[in-house]
Amino acid sequence: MQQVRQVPKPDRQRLIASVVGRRRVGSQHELQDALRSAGCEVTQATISRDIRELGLEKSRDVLGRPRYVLPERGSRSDPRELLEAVLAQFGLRAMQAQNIVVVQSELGSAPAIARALDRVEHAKVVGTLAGDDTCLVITRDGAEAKSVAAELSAAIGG
Amino acid sequence: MQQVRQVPKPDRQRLIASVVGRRRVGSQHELQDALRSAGCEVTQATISRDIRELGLEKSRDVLGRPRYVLPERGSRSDPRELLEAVLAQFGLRAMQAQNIVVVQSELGSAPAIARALDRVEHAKVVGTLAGDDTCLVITRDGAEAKSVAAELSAAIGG
DNA sequence: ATACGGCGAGAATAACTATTCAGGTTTCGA
DNA sequence: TCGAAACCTGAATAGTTATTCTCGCCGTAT
Repeated sequence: MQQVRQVPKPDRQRLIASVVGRRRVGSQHELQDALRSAGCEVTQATISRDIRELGLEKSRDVLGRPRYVLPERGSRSDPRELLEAVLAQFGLRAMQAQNIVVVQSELGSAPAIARALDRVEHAKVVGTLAGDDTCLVITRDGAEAKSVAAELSAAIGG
Repeated sequence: MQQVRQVPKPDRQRLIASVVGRRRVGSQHELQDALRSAGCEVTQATISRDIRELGLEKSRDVLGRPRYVLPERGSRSDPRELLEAVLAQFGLRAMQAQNIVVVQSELGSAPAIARALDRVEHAKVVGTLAGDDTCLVITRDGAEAKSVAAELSAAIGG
Protein backbone atom coordinates (compact mmCIF):
# COMPACT_ATOMS: atom_id res chain seq x y z
CA MET A 1 0.00 0.00 0.00
CA GLN A 2 1.19 3.49 -0.80
CA GLN A 3 2.35 5.00 2.44
CA VAL A 4 2.40 8.71 1.79
CA ARG A 5 3.65 10.62 4.77
CA GLN A 6 1.04 9.64 7.30
CA VAL A 7 0.50 10.87 10.82
CA PRO A 8 2.17 8.29 13.10
CA LYS A 9 -0.17 6.12 15.11
CA PRO A 10 0.77 7.43 18.59
CA ASP A 11 0.17 10.99 17.43
CA ARG A 12 -3.12 10.05 15.88
CA GLN A 13 -4.28 8.36 19.04
CA ARG A 14 -3.29 11.33 21.15
CA LEU A 15 -5.24 13.48 18.73
CA ILE A 16 -8.26 11.26 19.10
CA ALA A 17 -8.07 11.38 22.88
CA SER A 18 -7.78 15.14 22.71
CA VAL A 19 -10.73 15.60 20.38
CA VAL A 20 -12.93 13.25 22.37
CA GLY A 21 -12.01 15.01 25.57
CA ARG A 22 -12.88 18.41 24.17
CA ARG A 23 -16.18 17.98 22.40
CA ARG A 24 -18.91 15.42 21.94
CA VAL A 25 -18.16 12.81 19.32
CA GLY A 26 -21.06 10.49 18.69
CA SER A 27 -19.73 8.21 15.98
CA GLN A 28 -16.55 7.07 14.35
CA HIS A 29 -17.58 8.82 11.18
CA GLU A 30 -17.79 12.08 13.06
CA LEU A 31 -14.39 11.43 14.56
CA GLN A 32 -13.06 10.67 11.10
CA ASP A 33 -14.22 14.08 9.93
CA ALA A 34 -12.62 15.76 12.93
CA LEU A 35 -9.33 14.02 12.22
CA ARG A 36 -9.48 15.00 8.60
CA SER A 37 -9.92 18.61 9.65
CA ALA A 38 -6.76 18.19 11.68
CA GLY A 39 -4.94 16.89 8.63
CA CYS A 40 -5.11 13.21 9.41
CA GLU A 41 -6.86 11.02 6.86
CA VAL A 42 -7.68 7.51 7.99
CA THR A 43 -10.49 5.05 7.46
CA GLN A 44 -13.20 4.07 9.89
CA ALA A 45 -11.54 0.67 10.36
CA THR A 46 -8.43 2.31 11.72
CA ILE A 47 -10.45 4.51 14.02
CA SER A 48 -12.30 1.50 15.35
CA ARG A 49 -8.96 -0.08 16.22
CA ASP A 50 -7.66 3.10 17.81
CA ILE A 51 -10.77 3.40 19.94
CA ARG A 52 -10.31 -0.11 21.23
CA GLU A 53 -6.64 0.50 21.95
CA LEU A 54 -7.40 3.71 23.79
CA GLY A 55 -10.09 1.94 25.80
CA LEU A 56 -12.70 4.55 24.87
CA GLU A 57 -16.27 3.82 25.91
CA LYS A 58 -19.47 4.78 24.18
CA SER A 59 -21.63 6.56 26.68
CA ARG A 60 -24.32 9.25 26.40
CA ASP A 61 -24.50 12.96 27.12
CA VAL A 62 -27.19 14.59 29.22
CA LEU A 63 -29.60 14.53 26.29
CA GLY A 64 -29.12 10.83 25.73
CA ARG A 65 -27.08 11.34 22.57
CA PRO A 66 -24.20 8.93 22.04
CA ARG A 67 -20.76 10.09 23.03
CA TYR A 68 -17.34 8.54 23.28
CA VAL A 69 -15.66 9.12 26.62
CA LEU A 70 -12.15 8.60 27.92
CA PRO A 71 -11.84 5.69 30.36
CA GLU A 72 -11.59 6.25 34.10
CA ARG A 73 -7.98 6.47 35.12
CA GLY A 74 -6.85 3.91 37.58
CA SER A 75 -6.42 0.22 37.04
CA ARG A 76 -5.23 0.38 33.47
CA SER A 77 -2.12 2.32 34.43
CA ASP A 78 -0.87 0.15 37.29
CA PRO A 79 0.33 -3.31 36.19
CA ARG A 80 -0.11 -4.72 39.68
CA GLU A 81 -3.74 -3.68 39.82
CA LEU A 82 -4.35 -5.03 36.35
CA LEU A 83 -2.97 -8.40 37.39
CA GLU A 84 -5.21 -8.45 40.45
CA ALA A 85 -8.22 -7.62 38.33
CA VAL A 86 -7.53 -10.25 35.69
CA LEU A 87 -6.84 -12.94 38.26
CA ALA A 88 -9.89 -12.07 40.33
CA GLN A 89 -12.10 -12.24 37.29
CA PHE A 90 -10.70 -15.16 35.32
CA GLY A 91 -8.32 -17.10 37.55
CA LEU A 92 -9.43 -20.50 38.82
CA ARG A 93 -6.46 -21.76 40.84
CA ALA A 94 -2.66 -21.60 41.08
CA MET A 95 -0.59 -24.68 41.94
CA GLN A 96 3.12 -25.12 42.54
CA ALA A 97 5.11 -27.96 40.95
CA GLN A 98 8.87 -27.82 41.55
CA ASN A 99 10.05 -24.44 40.32
CA ILE A 100 6.96 -23.65 38.26
CA VAL A 101 3.47 -22.43 39.04
CA VAL A 102 0.52 -23.62 36.98
CA VAL A 103 -2.32 -21.15 36.79
CA GLN A 104 -5.65 -22.51 35.58
CA SER A 105 -8.02 -19.90 34.22
CA GLU A 106 -11.12 -19.44 32.12
CA LEU A 107 -10.76 -20.44 28.51
CA GLY A 108 -9.02 -17.73 26.54
CA SER A 109 -7.84 -15.66 29.46
CA ALA A 110 -4.43 -17.28 29.99
CA PRO A 111 -2.60 -14.99 27.53
CA ALA A 112 -4.00 -11.95 29.32
CA ILE A 113 -2.79 -13.31 32.64
CA ALA A 114 0.65 -13.99 31.23
CA ARG A 115 0.83 -10.52 29.77
CA ALA A 116 -0.24 -8.98 33.06
CA LEU A 117 2.39 -11.01 34.91
CA ASP A 118 5.08 -9.96 32.47
CA ARG A 119 4.21 -6.30 32.87
CA VAL A 120 4.52 -6.51 36.64
CA GLU A 121 8.16 -7.62 36.25
CA HIS A 122 7.93 -9.63 39.43
CA ALA A 123 11.40 -10.31 40.87
CA LYS A 124 10.68 -14.00 41.40
CA VAL A 125 9.21 -14.60 37.95
CA VAL A 126 11.69 -15.65 35.30
CA GLY A 127 9.15 -16.02 32.55
CA THR A 128 5.62 -17.04 31.59
CA LEU A 129 4.03 -19.24 28.94
CA ALA A 130 0.34 -19.19 28.13
CA GLY A 131 -1.95 -21.69 26.44
CA ASP A 132 -5.68 -21.09 26.26
CA ASP A 133 -6.73 -21.82 29.81
CA THR A 134 -3.38 -22.49 31.45
CA CYS A 135 -0.53 -20.16 32.25
CA LEU A 136 2.88 -21.47 33.29
CA VAL A 137 4.95 -19.23 35.53
CA ILE A 138 8.63 -20.10 35.75
CA THR A 139 10.62 -19.20 38.85
CA ARG A 140 14.20 -19.98 39.92
CA ASP A 141 13.45 -22.62 42.53
CA GLY A 142 10.74 -24.38 44.49
CA ALA A 143 10.74 -21.89 47.33
CA GLU A 144 10.09 -18.98 45.01
CA ALA A 145 7.44 -20.95 43.16
CA LYS A 146 5.69 -21.68 46.42
CA SER A 147 5.71 -18.02 47.33
CA VAL A 148 4.43 -16.94 43.94
CA ALA A 149 1.72 -19.61 43.96
CA ALA A 150 0.50 -18.33 47.32
CA GLU A 151 0.50 -14.78 46.05
CA LEU A 152 -1.47 -15.64 42.94
CA SER A 153 -3.88 -17.83 44.87
CA ALA A 154 -4.63 -14.93 47.16
CA ALA A 155 -5.38 -12.70 44.18
CA ILE A 156 -7.70 -15.35 42.77
CA GLY A 157 -9.47 -15.91 46.04
CA GLY A 158 -10.36 -12.33 46.84
CA MET B 1 -50.24 -7.11 16.87
CA GLN B 2 -51.24 -10.04 19.04
CA GLN B 3 -50.19 -9.16 22.56
CA VAL B 4 -50.12 -12.51 24.39
CA ARG B 5 -49.47 -12.07 28.07
CA GLN B 6 -46.08 -10.41 27.99
CA VAL B 7 -43.69 -9.59 30.80
CA PRO B 8 -44.43 -5.95 31.71
CA LYS B 9 -41.83 -3.43 30.67
CA PRO B 10 -40.72 -2.33 34.16
CA ASP B 11 -40.14 -5.95 35.13
CA ARG B 12 -38.25 -6.62 31.95
CA GLN B 13 -36.02 -3.63 32.50
CA ARG B 14 -35.31 -4.67 36.06
CA LEU B 15 -34.46 -8.09 34.74
CA ILE B 16 -32.06 -6.58 32.24
CA ALA B 17 -30.37 -4.48 34.90
CA SER B 18 -30.05 -7.54 37.07
CA VAL B 19 -28.58 -9.72 34.34
CA VAL B 20 -26.14 -7.05 33.24
CA GLY B 21 -25.08 -6.47 36.81
CA ARG B 22 -24.43 -10.13 37.41
CA ARG B 23 -22.54 -11.35 34.36
CA ARG B 24 -20.86 -9.99 31.27
CA VAL B 25 -23.22 -9.28 28.42
CA GLY B 26 -21.45 -8.24 25.27
CA SER B 27 -24.29 -7.77 22.81
CA GLN B 28 -28.00 -7.24 22.63
CA HIS B 29 -28.37 -10.61 21.01
CA GLU B 30 -26.69 -12.21 24.01
CA LEU B 31 -28.99 -10.30 26.31
CA GLN B 32 -31.95 -11.45 24.25
CA ASP B 33 -30.90 -15.06 24.86
CA ALA B 34 -30.54 -14.44 28.58
CA LEU B 35 -34.00 -12.91 28.74
CA ARG B 36 -35.46 -15.80 26.83
CA SER B 37 -33.93 -18.19 29.37
CA ALA B 38 -35.73 -16.17 32.01
CA GLY B 39 -38.99 -16.58 30.16
CA CYS B 40 -39.11 -13.19 28.50
CA GLU B 41 -39.23 -13.17 24.71
CA VAL B 42 -38.62 -9.84 23.06
CA THR B 43 -36.92 -8.62 19.91
CA GLN B 44 -33.58 -6.89 19.64
CA ALA B 45 -35.38 -3.63 18.84
CA THR B 46 -37.07 -3.65 22.22
CA ILE B 47 -33.83 -4.44 23.96
CA SER B 48 -32.13 -1.55 22.21
CA ARG B 49 -34.84 0.77 23.53
CA ASP B 50 -34.61 -0.66 27.03
CA ILE B 51 -30.88 -0.19 27.07
CA ARG B 52 -31.26 3.44 26.14
CA GLU B 53 -33.94 3.97 28.77
CA LEU B 54 -31.83 2.33 31.43
CA GLY B 55 -28.88 4.48 30.41
CA LEU B 56 -26.63 1.44 30.03
CA GLU B 57 -23.19 2.05 28.57
CA LYS B 58 -21.13 -0.23 26.43
CA SER B 59 -17.74 -0.61 28.02
CA ARG B 60 -15.13 -3.38 28.09
CA ASP B 61 -13.99 -5.95 30.59
CA VAL B 62 -10.38 -6.49 31.61
CA LEU B 63 -9.73 -8.53 28.48
CA GLY B 64 -11.09 -5.83 26.21
CA ARG B 65 -14.25 -7.71 25.40
CA PRO B 66 -17.39 -5.60 25.08
CA ARG B 67 -19.68 -5.39 28.07
CA TYR B 68 -22.76 -3.42 28.99
CA VAL B 69 -22.49 -1.72 32.36
CA LEU B 70 -24.95 0.03 34.64
CA PRO B 71 -24.55 3.82 34.75
CA GLU B 72 -22.94 5.58 37.69
CA ARG B 73 -25.60 6.64 40.14
CA GLY B 74 -25.83 10.31 40.81
CA SER B 75 -27.11 13.10 38.65
CA ARG B 76 -29.90 11.17 36.98
CA SER B 77 -31.82 10.89 40.23
CA ASP B 78 -31.80 14.53 41.33
CA PRO B 79 -33.84 16.89 39.09
CA ARG B 80 -31.94 19.92 40.33
CA GLU B 81 -28.61 18.46 39.33
CA LEU B 82 -29.96 17.41 35.98
CA LEU B 83 -31.11 20.96 35.30
CA GLU B 84 -27.69 22.30 36.22
CA ALA B 85 -26.03 19.79 33.93
CA VAL B 86 -28.26 20.48 30.97
CA LEU B 87 -27.96 24.24 31.35
CA ALA B 88 -24.22 24.13 31.81
CA GLN B 89 -23.81 22.07 28.69
CA PHE B 90 -26.39 23.54 26.31
CA GLY B 91 -27.60 26.83 27.72
CA LEU B 92 -26.46 30.03 25.99
CA ARG B 93 -28.21 32.79 27.94
CA ALA B 94 -31.33 33.58 29.96
CA MET B 95 -33.10 36.96 29.62
CA GLN B 96 -36.06 38.40 31.46
CA ALA B 97 -38.94 40.14 29.65
CA GLN B 98 -41.83 41.14 31.88
CA ASN B 99 -43.00 38.01 33.66
CA ILE B 100 -41.27 35.55 31.36
CA VAL B 101 -37.72 34.33 30.97
CA VAL B 102 -36.37 33.49 27.56
CA VAL B 103 -33.67 30.82 27.58
CA GLN B 104 -31.59 30.51 24.44
CA SER B 105 -29.86 27.20 24.00
CA GLU B 106 -28.18 24.98 21.47
CA LEU B 107 -30.40 23.75 18.69
CA GLY B 108 -32.48 20.82 19.84
CA SER B 109 -31.80 21.14 23.52
CA ALA B 110 -34.69 23.41 24.51
CA PRO B 111 -37.15 20.56 25.10
CA ALA B 112 -34.67 18.89 27.43
CA ILE B 113 -34.26 22.14 29.35
CA ALA B 114 -38.01 22.58 29.62
CA ARG B 115 -38.42 19.01 30.84
CA ALA B 116 -35.66 19.47 33.40
CA LEU B 117 -37.29 22.69 34.62
CA ASP B 118 -40.66 21.00 34.91
CA ARG B 119 -39.22 18.16 36.95
CA VAL B 120 -37.66 20.57 39.42
CA GLU B 121 -41.14 21.98 40.22
CA HIS B 122 -39.65 25.37 40.97
CA ALA B 123 -42.00 27.45 43.12
CA LYS B 124 -41.61 30.53 40.91
CA VAL B 125 -42.14 28.69 37.61
CA VAL B 126 -45.72 28.52 36.42
CA GLY B 127 -44.94 26.69 33.21
CA THR B 128 -42.52 26.22 30.35
CA LEU B 129 -42.74 26.09 26.58
CA ALA B 130 -39.97 24.84 24.34
CA GLY B 131 -39.16 25.36 20.69
CA ASP B 132 -35.96 24.03 19.19
CA ASP B 133 -33.40 26.42 20.60
CA THR B 134 -35.58 28.58 22.82
CA CYS B 135 -37.32 27.78 26.05
CA LEU B 136 -39.90 30.12 27.54
CA VAL B 137 -40.28 30.09 31.29
CA ILE B 138 -43.45 31.65 32.64
CA THR B 139 -43.54 33.17 36.13
CA ARG B 140 -46.20 35.13 38.02
CA ASP B 141 -44.61 38.57 37.78
CA GLY B 142 -41.54 40.54 36.74
CA ALA B 143 -39.82 40.20 40.09
CA GLU B 144 -40.01 36.43 40.01
CA ALA B 145 -38.91 36.37 36.39
CA LYS B 146 -35.90 38.47 37.27
CA SER B 147 -34.97 36.09 40.07
CA VAL B 148 -35.39 33.02 37.91
CA ALA B 149 -33.41 34.59 35.07
CA ALA B 150 -30.55 35.25 37.46
CA GLU B 151 -30.67 31.73 38.75
CA LEU B 152 -30.64 30.20 35.28
CA SER B 153 -27.89 32.53 34.11
CA ALA B 154 -25.75 31.40 37.00
CA ALA B 155 -26.28 27.78 36.04
CA ILE B 156 -25.31 28.58 32.46
CA GLY B 157 -22.25 30.53 33.46
CA GLY B 158 -20.66 27.94 35.69
C1' DA C 1 21.13 -8.87 -1.36
C1' DT C 2 17.27 -11.85 -0.29
C1' DA C 3 14.03 -13.93 2.67
C1' DC C 4 11.18 -13.91 6.56
C1' DG C 5 8.09 -11.91 10.20
C1' DG C 6 5.66 -8.43 12.42
C1' DC C 7 3.13 -4.29 12.25
C1' DG C 8 -0.04 -1.01 10.40
C1' DA C 9 -3.48 0.23 7.18
C1' DG C 10 -7.34 0.20 3.60
C1' DA C 11 -11.20 -2.22 1.29
C1' DA C 12 -14.72 -5.11 1.75
C1' DT C 13 -17.76 -7.24 4.55
C1' DA C 14 -19.81 -9.18 8.67
C1' DA C 15 -21.76 -8.18 13.00
C1' DC C 16 -24.21 -5.30 15.80
C1' DT C 17 -27.40 -1.46 17.10
C1' DA C 18 -30.84 2.25 16.29
C1' DT C 19 -34.79 3.88 13.92
C1' DT C 20 -38.80 3.86 11.10
C1' DC C 21 -43.11 2.14 10.12
C1' DA C 22 -47.30 0.05 11.20
C1' DG C 23 -50.46 -2.28 14.09
C1' DG C 24 -52.35 -3.52 18.60
C1' DT C 25 -53.31 -2.12 23.53
C1' DT C 26 -54.44 0.72 27.24
C1' DT C 27 -56.00 5.04 29.23
C1' DC C 28 -58.67 8.88 29.71
C1' DG C 29 -62.47 12.02 28.86
C1' DA C 30 -66.65 13.23 27.14
C1' DT D 1 -69.46 3.35 25.81
C1' DC D 2 -67.02 5.48 22.26
C1' DG D 3 -63.36 7.78 20.24
C1' DA D 4 -58.72 9.73 20.57
C1' DA D 5 -54.23 9.85 22.04
C1' DA D 6 -50.38 7.88 24.13
C1' DC D 7 -47.85 3.84 24.60
C1' DC D 8 -45.58 -0.48 23.46
C1' DT D 9 -43.90 -3.71 20.32
C1' DG D 10 -42.21 -6.46 16.17
C1' DA D 11 -40.61 -6.42 11.42
C1' DA D 12 -37.91 -4.33 8.33
C1' DT D 13 -34.36 -1.44 7.45
C1' DA D 14 -30.87 2.12 8.04
C1' DG D 15 -26.89 3.28 10.38
C1' DT D 16 -22.79 2.16 12.97
C1' DT D 17 -18.84 -0.59 14.40
C1' DA D 18 -15.76 -4.73 14.27
C1' DT D 19 -13.31 -8.05 11.65
C1' DT D 20 -11.26 -10.33 7.80
C1' DC D 21 -8.35 -10.34 4.14
C1' DT D 22 -4.71 -8.48 1.78
C1' DC D 23 -0.78 -5.79 0.95
C1' DG D 24 3.19 -2.57 1.72
C1' DC D 25 6.76 -1.15 4.74
C1' DC D 26 10.37 -1.90 7.62
C1' DG D 27 13.72 -4.76 10.81
C1' DT D 28 16.46 -8.63 11.33
C1' DA D 29 18.70 -12.80 10.13
C1' DT D 30 20.43 -15.72 6.62
